[in-house]
Amino acid sequence: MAKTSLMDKIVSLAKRRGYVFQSSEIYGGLGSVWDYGPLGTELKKNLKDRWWRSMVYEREDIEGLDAAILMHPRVWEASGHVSGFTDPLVDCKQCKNRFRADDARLKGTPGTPDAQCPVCGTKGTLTAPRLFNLMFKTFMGPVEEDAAVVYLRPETAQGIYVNYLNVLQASRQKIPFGIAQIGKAFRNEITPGNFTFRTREFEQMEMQFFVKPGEDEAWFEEWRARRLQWHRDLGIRADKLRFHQHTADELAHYAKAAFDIEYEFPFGWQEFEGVHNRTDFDLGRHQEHSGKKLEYLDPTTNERYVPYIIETSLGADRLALVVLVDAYAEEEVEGETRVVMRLHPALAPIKVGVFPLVKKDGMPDVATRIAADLRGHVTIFYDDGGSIGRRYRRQDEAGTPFGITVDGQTLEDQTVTVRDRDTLRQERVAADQVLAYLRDRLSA
RNA sequence: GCGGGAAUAGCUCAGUUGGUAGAGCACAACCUUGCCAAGGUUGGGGUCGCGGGUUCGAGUCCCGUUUCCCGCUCCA
Repeated sequence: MAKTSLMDKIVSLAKRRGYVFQSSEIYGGLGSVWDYGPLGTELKKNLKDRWWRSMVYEREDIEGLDAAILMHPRVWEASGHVSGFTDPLVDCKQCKNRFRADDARLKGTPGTPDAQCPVCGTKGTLTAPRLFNLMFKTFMGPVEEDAAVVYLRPETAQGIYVNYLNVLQASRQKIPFGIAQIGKAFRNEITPGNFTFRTREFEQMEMQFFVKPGEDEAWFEEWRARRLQWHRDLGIRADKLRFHQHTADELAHYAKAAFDIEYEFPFGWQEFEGVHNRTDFDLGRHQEHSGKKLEYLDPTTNERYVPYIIETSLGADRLALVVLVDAYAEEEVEGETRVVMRLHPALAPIKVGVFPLVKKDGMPDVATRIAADLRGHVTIFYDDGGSIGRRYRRQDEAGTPFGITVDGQTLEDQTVTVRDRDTLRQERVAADQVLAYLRDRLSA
């Protein structure tokens, strides 16, 4: 299938089945902002829950945090976002390229006739530098003219850094320890696009791990291995996952080492999680700008130091997109094409479809009763419309891993057919054992 | 933001030199159907992205605008 049309198919399915809708669609849509529908909300929630469980519940050395989106403006001065996110950019009217006004290859003063484009070499075609602030601004206080400018956070990490001593003390943790957070961040991207991959409002799942300087490289290796394994455990195809270790000149200003976990989307290999060794850069900057000591006092050795930070930063929306793209499959079944979302059962928005084989002999009544018993324990969808094959297909497209069918035999021996989405195998299970059967498979 | 393409039903699309909007699928009801969709009958649904202009008349022509897609740049 053509690579371009695969993405179109996924976008179309996402809307049709209620995974993702465009924001404010009835008003023409809002650029690069997306809403999650009933199925998308469940999928994303399942991903976040799974991440949170692996970080906060299954480890004794990581604590949760939910910092506010609005922060003191000076946080963003300390972090470098006020200067670093306000890039003066220059366009060449001739070759249409754009680059930073401080580009080393640029000759002359942009906006004047003597300036020469570093790409096409034409003189006098460069625009004057223009500012692009990637942070969303708003005003705090009732009177706009007098109010202080505050920003919607462009990343969630700073909320963890400025709280790290609070968390450390309140939770009685010792270094090494981590703080996990899930939350929204906002960036006024110059060029958003590729469906929900690059958006202006997005959700991050971040864990910042505080370690003793000198132990940072070992922890970096540890987290990089853990994070890759985590994605593999989600069932994401191994050949679609790869690392990209940053070279020295690729490294961000705050990082000593970094690698990206990338997925091969229909639009190319793209990063969706980053693991960074941020050193003591962030805490050092906050110490400087706030005037408050952010050192750790080791209670056993009485050593003082500013900890190093190993960051794992995952885009929740990007992960949801990875999962959707990775799950999408078209296959031949008995001469017909079926579209099936091979979502990991733990991630599937609907766990089980419940169907009467036909609408007679009391089968709908039995199926309705089974559905009522399951509801509240697992997410279900009851469907009695159309042929049984058609109903299976509808659930295939929604990503539902199991189907329960009440048939003639049910009326005789109280067993139902359980149909497996991936293998298409069918088994008979006692009706009163269905919940236990499902729980067994959903936790696997 | 710059350049190129596009926007008609929930989805995918057709709509001739301007004459008052259609198909397939989907959806709802009923019938049929004993395990992998697309049998039957009936029905609901569109001020053709939005705003303005030309015209007796605009889905169609012109201007503006918004959004999406493909490149440039940035990142989770």
